[in-house]
Amino acid sequence: MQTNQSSNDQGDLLRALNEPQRIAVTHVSGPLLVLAGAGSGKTRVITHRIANLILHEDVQPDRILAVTFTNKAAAEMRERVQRRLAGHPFNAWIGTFHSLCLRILRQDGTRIGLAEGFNIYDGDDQRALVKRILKAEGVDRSAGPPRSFLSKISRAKNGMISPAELEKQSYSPEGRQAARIYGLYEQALRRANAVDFDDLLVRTLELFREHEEVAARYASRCEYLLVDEYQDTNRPQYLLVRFLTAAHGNICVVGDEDQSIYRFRGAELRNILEFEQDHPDTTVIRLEQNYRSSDTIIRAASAVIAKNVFRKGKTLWTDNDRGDPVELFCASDDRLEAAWVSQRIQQLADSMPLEEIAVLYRTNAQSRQVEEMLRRDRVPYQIVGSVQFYERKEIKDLLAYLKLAANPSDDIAFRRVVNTPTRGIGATTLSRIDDVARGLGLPLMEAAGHALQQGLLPQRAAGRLQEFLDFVTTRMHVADDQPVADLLERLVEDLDYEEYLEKAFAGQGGDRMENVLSLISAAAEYADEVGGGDLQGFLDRSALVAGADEVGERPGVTLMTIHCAKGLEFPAVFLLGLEEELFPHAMASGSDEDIEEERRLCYVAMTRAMKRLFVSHAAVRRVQGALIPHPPSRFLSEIPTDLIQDVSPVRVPGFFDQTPLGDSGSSGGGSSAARAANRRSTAPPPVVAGPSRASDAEDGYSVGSRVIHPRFGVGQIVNREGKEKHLKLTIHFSDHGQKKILPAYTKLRVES
DNA sequence: ATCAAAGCCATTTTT
DNA sequence: TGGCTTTGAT
Repeated sequence: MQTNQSSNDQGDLLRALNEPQRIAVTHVSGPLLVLAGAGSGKTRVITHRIANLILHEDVQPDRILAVTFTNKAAAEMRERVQRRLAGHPFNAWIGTFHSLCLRILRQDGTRIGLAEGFNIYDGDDQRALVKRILKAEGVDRSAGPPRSFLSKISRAKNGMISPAELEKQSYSPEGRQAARIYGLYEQALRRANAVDFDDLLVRTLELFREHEEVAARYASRCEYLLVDEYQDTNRPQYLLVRFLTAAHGNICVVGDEDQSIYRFRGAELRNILEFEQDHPDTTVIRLEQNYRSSDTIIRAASAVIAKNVFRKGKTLWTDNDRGDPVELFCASDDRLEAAWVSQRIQQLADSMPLEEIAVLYRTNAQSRQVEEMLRRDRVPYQIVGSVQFYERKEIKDLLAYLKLAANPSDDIAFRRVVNTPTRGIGATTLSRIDDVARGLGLPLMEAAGHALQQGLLPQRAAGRLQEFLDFVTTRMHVADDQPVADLLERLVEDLDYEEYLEKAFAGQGGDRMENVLSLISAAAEYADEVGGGDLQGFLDRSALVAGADEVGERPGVTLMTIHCAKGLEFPAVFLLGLEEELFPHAMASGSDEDIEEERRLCYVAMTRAMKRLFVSHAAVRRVQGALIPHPPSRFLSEIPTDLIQDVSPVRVPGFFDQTPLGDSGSSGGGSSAARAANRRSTAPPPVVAGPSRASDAEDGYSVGSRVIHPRFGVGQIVNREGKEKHLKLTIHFSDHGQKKILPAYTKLRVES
């Protein structure tokens, strides 16, 4: 081993850190709470800490478990630690709570009655299941949408309340009904040999509770536990952590109570606020120096969050320059607000690439106006997080075939594909199969076989159904011997799926087909990555992967909700719709806790900005069709006025071109941008594109050039085959050897 | 089986 | 207002 590597010197590892960071990194045993303010170098601390344990404390890498909230964060962490270790073997467990639990359940789930090959139901599947139950139970739609039942179910599950207990606690007929649906839902999941996302956590807890030796085994494997984004953990996650660390107390949690924005999903701020009470000898470290934003932005954001009561309190500060004031635009309506954004972005585009600009908003509905304006002005943009890749119908359809092959008890998958593409198995046939299934307590797949044998179906339908069963059965037999990508390719071919897409989605069949190809590429890439890879593994990954991984990987301005922006940073940020009823949202203004979460959301949004922050509100906004006047958000008035420059056009009856309202620090010229935004017809020539990149050899992937892969890091292209969508590159990575990569799916950056 | 009309509902959603 | 889902008619 190379001992002269600088990374093996602890001094070097610590050099680039400030004092509190250093303490956090070198802390070894016992509970550690790191309160990491926005932009305070949190990830750096975590990765250095892991490296320090391995390099200087002789901890075996496989005794370290690091839990993050997203796959993306996990991948980034792994990569950064690996780089730090410079060749030192590294096989620590890094993943999300859900992936960790899935792994445990795949290993030991049979002990709590999970059959092998269980499937994972996503939100879509859950909804379909609840819908079936409601229908079967004859529950009227007035009882509420499936979603509301699901949220009750999820809340109960996360509180670890069984259907029976929920029933006991319910004093209203509606409550008892919900409890009954919950019970049936659980039953259906078990029959389908499926788990939902909540189950991954809760059933792992069940496993730990009922089988102490299993819990002990995993706990002993995890001598050092590190949890990122601790402020957003829920009750089951909290308990899992306890199970894993109770014996040794080597737990390090990192988080920021001011950035907790998932209370509505069960996150318990309490977990971080009361960590010290839970662990009496906790070392608490505050990371308060911000390296990301200008002084003005930090002051503005700090002033807002200071209004919250439920917090431990941190004082964020920065050495960075004062920077520009926060620019404020008060639009007369939402259209004008969007016009201003587009206009202002075009001005900014002279001095920065569009990729460095983000537009953030509270609700998805707000994106439309902005999109329209950007399209009109030909400003390239990308929307993050609206319809995620794995939620698209074509993707779900194909995966459902594979899921059904992997687990024939999966009735939701069965229903999804039995007549997709249409093969003449209609409602009548289905309900007959359903009758058999209920009568004999069988999964639909088996019930269908039974119905055929018993000759319960008319000839024509029977023929079609037999074909379908044979089709799926064939997949079951070949599933283990074929690479997943081939399996998918055959599937698409045998189904004439492309033809079906064309017919079903007139006009946009091509786009859909592209997604299908991406899925195949994903399967190929998966196989490459894990060296082979079975169907189950691929399905697992597909179930747990999120679409938010795509941020910033396409050209243009990025549009997204504030929730999606968490953890990201942009040189310039637009924060729209700072209006009462919208932000804070009317539906989140019931309690102080609600308002505080909205304020945290505002804080998260503001602290995404590095150099420039733009905020706006509209006096009148179209909400659900009607024009509604909105007063400015209370959050706006919480920003000190001396940090704000108001560039709004003033619209006093009888006057034009008044001096802007906000005086301090603003010059009268500030409103010119706003006025320009008003002159829609004479808008300046459209921005054509971001930084020109297309001028390189066609796609930029020439043999010999260096590229950056999101997972494998820097590599050199050694060969290329195919073209366009099917372009396949052979890339040599120093840490991972040679890989075949399909750029159509993987977002490669060409290193310049 | 397919399409059009009508009805319904509308925060946020790392997994 | 618009988008999605369900319903009803062919």
